[in-house]
Amino acid sequence: MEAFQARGYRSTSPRRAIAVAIGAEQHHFTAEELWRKLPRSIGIATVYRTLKILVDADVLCRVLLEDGGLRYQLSHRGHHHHLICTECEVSLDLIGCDIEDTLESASHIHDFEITGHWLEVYGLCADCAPDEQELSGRGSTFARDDSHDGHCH
Amino acid sequence: MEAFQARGYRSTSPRRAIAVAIGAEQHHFTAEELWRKLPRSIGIATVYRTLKILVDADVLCRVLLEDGGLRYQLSHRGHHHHLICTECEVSLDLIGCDIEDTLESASHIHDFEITGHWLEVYGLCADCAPDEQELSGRGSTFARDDSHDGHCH
DNA sequence: CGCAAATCTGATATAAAATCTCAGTTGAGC
DNA sequence: GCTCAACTGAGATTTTATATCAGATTTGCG
Repeated sequence: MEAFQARGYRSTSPRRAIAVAIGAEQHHFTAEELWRKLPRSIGIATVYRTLKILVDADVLCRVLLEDGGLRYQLSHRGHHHHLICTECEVSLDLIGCDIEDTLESASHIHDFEITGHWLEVYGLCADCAPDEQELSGRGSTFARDDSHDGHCH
Repeated sequence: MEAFQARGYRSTSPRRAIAVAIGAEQHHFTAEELWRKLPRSIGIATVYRTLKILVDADVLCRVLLEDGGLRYQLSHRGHHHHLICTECEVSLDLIGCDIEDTLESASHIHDFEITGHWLEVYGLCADCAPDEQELSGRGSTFARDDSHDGHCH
């Protein structure tokens, strides 16, 4: 988790502690949650500063919850989007989605040159959806972002 | 603009003033910008309360700028998305986009039941894009959200 | 019209999230 | 070890939005 040097940043004690703490996170987390798990000698300003660096470095990505809350989680390399369960808040990487192509062609109609976009998808994951057939235990095709134990509160 | 009654809300003087002020807006606007154009007797809390009602009533929609700023603008009825120019901040309704279908099919892979999503697209509108051929004055196919004068700063 | 009850409002306090400031500390290279 | 720029923590500050609550306004109903 020390891709700091590659970008000219120093390897400091607070940054190492933050990197370790992020590695220990199972879910997405807020800056404050992370801060609470760190030695109290580390200031929250440093947490925010470090998170920003890691997002720019594509090590972390931001997740915007439906209520507007901003979370961070380890990024699975490259541009992608999230399926966020509104029940258990688990976040899956959306795969097999060619949003970019769809947007590109639609934007031509408007004579618009796309430079970026922000997409979050909300709903219910298989574990939280009203029981249908997923109890039959068919193999999971999930690309889960975390090691959630499959139980939603 | 008095769809208040239809939802059981009273027709009050502040709400009427806010509705008129919104009608006079050419672009998307922040709650505070709107407040500044209202009689100073109206409190900003009322502006926020009224905007929330109008968003729920689908009269207004929220626009999230790339810098995180939240704006409001008259909604063109029904679910849609915005193409937001990062230069002039003009906002176009995105038409001819079947994002929903794309998302729906992709989500099946993940056994995920979609209940909602949030999408904003950023880029450059025809007026702000590095000049190419749009100066030849070909007819505009824009579905513009406002009466922007076509000049970007 | 005029009353009563519930809604609505404005001022202000408060909350939440993130950034800014700045003096003091630390790390990297020599 | 030394030096200096980068980094840090504490706390103040900003921004944005909501909560509180006493008093004002609306509406429905006679």
